[in-house]
Amino acid sequence: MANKKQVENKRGTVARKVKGFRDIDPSLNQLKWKIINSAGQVYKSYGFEHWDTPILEYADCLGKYLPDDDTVDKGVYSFKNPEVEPVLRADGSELRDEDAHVVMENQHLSMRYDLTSPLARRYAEGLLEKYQRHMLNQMKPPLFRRYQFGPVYRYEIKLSPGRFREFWQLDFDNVGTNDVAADAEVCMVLSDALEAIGLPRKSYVVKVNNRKILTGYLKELGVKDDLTEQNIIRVIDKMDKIGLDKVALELGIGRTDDSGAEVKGLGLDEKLVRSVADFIKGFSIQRKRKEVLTDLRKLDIQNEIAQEGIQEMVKIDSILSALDFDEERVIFDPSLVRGLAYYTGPVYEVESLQSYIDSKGVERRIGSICGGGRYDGLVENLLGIKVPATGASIGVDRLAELLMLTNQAPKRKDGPVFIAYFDEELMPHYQKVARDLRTAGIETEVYYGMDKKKMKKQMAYADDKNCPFVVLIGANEAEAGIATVKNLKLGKEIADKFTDKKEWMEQVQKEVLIGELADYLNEQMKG
RNA sequence: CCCUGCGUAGCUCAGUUGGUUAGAGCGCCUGAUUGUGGUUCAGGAAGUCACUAGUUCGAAUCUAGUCGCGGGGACCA
Repeated sequence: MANKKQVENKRGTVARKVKGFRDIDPSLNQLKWKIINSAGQVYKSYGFEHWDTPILEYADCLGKYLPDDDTVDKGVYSFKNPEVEPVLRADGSELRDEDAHVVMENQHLSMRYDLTSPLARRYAEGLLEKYQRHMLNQMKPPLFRRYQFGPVYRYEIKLSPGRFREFWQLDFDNVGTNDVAADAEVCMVLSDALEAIGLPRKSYVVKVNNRKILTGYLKELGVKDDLTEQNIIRVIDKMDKIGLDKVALELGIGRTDDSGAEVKGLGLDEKLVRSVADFIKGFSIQRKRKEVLTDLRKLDIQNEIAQEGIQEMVKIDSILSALDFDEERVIFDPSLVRGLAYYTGPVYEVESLQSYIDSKGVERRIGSICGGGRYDGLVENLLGIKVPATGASIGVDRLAELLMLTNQAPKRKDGPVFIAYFDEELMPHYQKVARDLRTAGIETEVYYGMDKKKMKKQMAYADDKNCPFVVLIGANEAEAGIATVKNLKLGKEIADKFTDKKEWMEQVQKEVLIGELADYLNEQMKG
């Protein structure tokens, strides 16, 4: 038996990326930042301000319960803080043992799994900095509107394409408002942001619903406990994926999936299942918002919560309609529920209506690219008070993928102007030329590779980097105070028209006076 | 975690019912090119056939296990 030590000795270090994480190259970065900048600009125009929060938070502040031992719990990356810190009580004071010593502990830290829970922490902490704790019960919590983007982390057990363990979200939220007008605004912001990013009208649709309607309806049907309600919502959330029939089976007796897997059902009684299925079915065809509202009223749900939900939808519609946000952009879909437990009112989701052909020739859809909703219980376990909040999030990586798959990504950006190296003595001259070009606003690079002697290598490097121009200055040019400028871009375009190399080179090269180089390049790059 | 398929050069893949020395295209490297990317031409490097064990005279090919990857499902704050 090979002992542990022998195996241990064979261990080596290999450059490798952590599974589910990825390196982002310049072209993907270009696309990603275009999304962030365009949407951020829209968020800002509505008055949301840019905040950042740390990637690490105390596990309890994120609202997740402490993991057992040091293992990753429920999809969150958590570990013990190497630093020992005082344990606190709910009122913020230090916990002490019988000897009046402060209890110290290595507390659990988590990597943020979304941007909403750090928002709750920031909001709560902001209030505690400003107000005394006992004031919080008496005051109306202040309004706070922020946008934020950055990476979030989830320990996905099964990785599928487009699903990563590190991915970027782009959120905007209102904390401290119960006004449904803010929810209507969320829909408008989402729509405006997506169009600013470049999605054409009708290529996406913002879907809106109100959790209150379904939960009220379920209460009327006799669903009493929250857990059952939560389960029903979870199953209905699969609607898009598996369809009405299978949803009905999962609500009832369960089903066997095509893959052979057994999916156990909730075991609800048949009558209840039928009522729920009918409810969803009644709204499965997309129509005018006003028609949906009429249908909802026809159901004649007596439950107060449901009534309230419908009233809120009426208000949302009236605002959207007044601003000409019609069904091309925002629709009502009472079967939309969103899986997350914490939503309490209006929920939104943006569905991309575009499809693409995958490598196997199968037509596929990206589906949901944004999500959000109203969550009134968010800071409750941090402050002990309810603060109503509403907001939404764009999945940056999902959207970037959508743009690439549907060929809407911007063309690859040109690289810098490239100054080729000929002669060691001319290095100061190259630097001077490069500096002058940069001053004139031209991105410029001097070659420092280790195979400087080989012009071919230099050209290949410039070509690989998508450089538009190469500036060639040898001893002859330097003496004459000129530079040979080679147009790589043009060279590529007309390459197939020439078989003779000399002729082709004459077309793409030009001698320019050093003093006129910057102007010449700027002129050329304009077109 | 459950079901299922796959693993042959850097990449995409051929490889006959198990049979001697494992192939192609692309890419890469060198040269024609005397200071210059495309095209063309000539040449070159590169694989323990994922790993381990078994069946067999003989295994890339068959069997089992392990690892890795893909597809479907369950879970998902």
